[in-house]
Amino acid sequence: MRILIVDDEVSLAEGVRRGLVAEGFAVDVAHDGIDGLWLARENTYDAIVLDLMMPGMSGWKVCAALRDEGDWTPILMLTARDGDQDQVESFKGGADDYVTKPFAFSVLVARLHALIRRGAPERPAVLTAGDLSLDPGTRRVVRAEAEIDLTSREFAVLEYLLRHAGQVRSKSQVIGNVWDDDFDGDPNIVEVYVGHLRRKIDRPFGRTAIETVRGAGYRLAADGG
Amino acid sequence: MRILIVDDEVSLAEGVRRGLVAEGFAVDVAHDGIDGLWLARENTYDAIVLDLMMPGMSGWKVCAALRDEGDWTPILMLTARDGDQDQVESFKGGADDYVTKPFAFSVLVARLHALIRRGAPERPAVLTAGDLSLDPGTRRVVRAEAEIDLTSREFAVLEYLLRHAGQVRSKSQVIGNVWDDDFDGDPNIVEVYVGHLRRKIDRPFGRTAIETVRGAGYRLAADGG
DNA sequence: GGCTCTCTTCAGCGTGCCTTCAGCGACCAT
DNA sequence: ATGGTCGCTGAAGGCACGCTGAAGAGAGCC
Repeated sequence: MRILIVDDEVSLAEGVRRGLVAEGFAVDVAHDGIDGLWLARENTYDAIVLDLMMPGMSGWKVCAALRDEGDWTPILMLTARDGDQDQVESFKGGADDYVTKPFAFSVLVARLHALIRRGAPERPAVLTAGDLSLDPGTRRVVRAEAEIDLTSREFAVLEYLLRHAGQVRSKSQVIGNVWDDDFDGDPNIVEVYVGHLRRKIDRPFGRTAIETVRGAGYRLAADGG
Repeated sequence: MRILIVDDEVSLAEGVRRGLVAEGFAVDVAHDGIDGLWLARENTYDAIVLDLMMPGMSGWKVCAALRDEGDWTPILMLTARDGDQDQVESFKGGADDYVTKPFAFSVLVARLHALIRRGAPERPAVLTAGDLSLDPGTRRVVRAEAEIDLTSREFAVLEYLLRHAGQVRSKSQVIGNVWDDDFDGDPNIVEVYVGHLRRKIDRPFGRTAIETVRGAGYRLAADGG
């Protein structure tokens, strides 16, 4: 259960974070809209708690941007204002629920559980690149109609590269998004896993979907190699 | 778009009815829980607006009764009380949203639209996967024409996996959807129950409906293994 | 009280995944 | 050509993860 909190009130965000961690959620925090949007794009969350009023980029804009990009992660809006108009606007903008500050923590948790139970309206899209496809929901990888068996770490690396198909991703970017934040090992681990992936998804099919960009990182060909 | 309103405050119910009709909804009204439950059973609505405090049969009981019968029409709870505890209880009882009186009419409409857009979670009468079938109504599980005896917890776990057949569900997801929200025990409990289920629904039939996806969770094969 | 049944916890065990490491090869600049 | 850097690969140890049997706690029933 992974939650993203985006709120510019640092102390409030921190309080909520602690509470949710105690409830068993894995929680990321951002303190402005830009960071929040970036985190939401880079990672996959079960729900996003979004403050409406923030300097720079408002929660409303973050929500609209995500929906525009086809990201339908459940979003719970949070605001200090109690204006009814805000609520209406939030729902029109694609938010799934709404809580006004101040709120009881138990209410937030209950609503989050309801949102997550309900799940994202739209199934996470199947990621594809040419004849290579990966389905995060069923955790299946298929190339040329053959199902490929991957370990969870291999799957996570491939998923990350597929989400950024055509772009070069450095080893530290891969580690930052696939491994725990506190991973502090040899970046060579990425080379090892790229090797495993190539042996499973490329070599048997005579393809080269994962290209090495020396000195920069790896790129998964958008057409699947 | 068909809506059922259940509220014992006649004038308020009537006001809401007129407003929703003006918004293009088809609206039925009941003034107590008994009638409301009866209407909900007889007809199919896109959403139900339910007052929490009613003489005779409370909204909470109506909601629980419908959910018990497998009716998962989106329910919006309405109450004069502003107690946080009410909200928490409502969500646990299976309500999908909550509005406190007094409320702005535009807020009610916005939340109804959000609820309907989301739609009722699909709850088919009988869940099947290959020759394995589970009926939430009669609480019976059958495989290859043999009836299988499950405890209630085993039943709940199998039901959850069956509702997401083909998809991988993590242990925390299973716990979040099958155990009480305040369950705070060892996630190993899921392993134990999967073990029980395998012994009852798989092993005697030489099948493997429940697959382990190491590091991710479990997946019930859509074809029943 | 004694019995049964279910739920939950716990510890032991085996598998196989993760990670590290060293050696080798490829590529680049001098 | 040659040294240096970067990336690839196979091997191997440790250990995390999942499975299982056993047993205690609690509820319901006789």
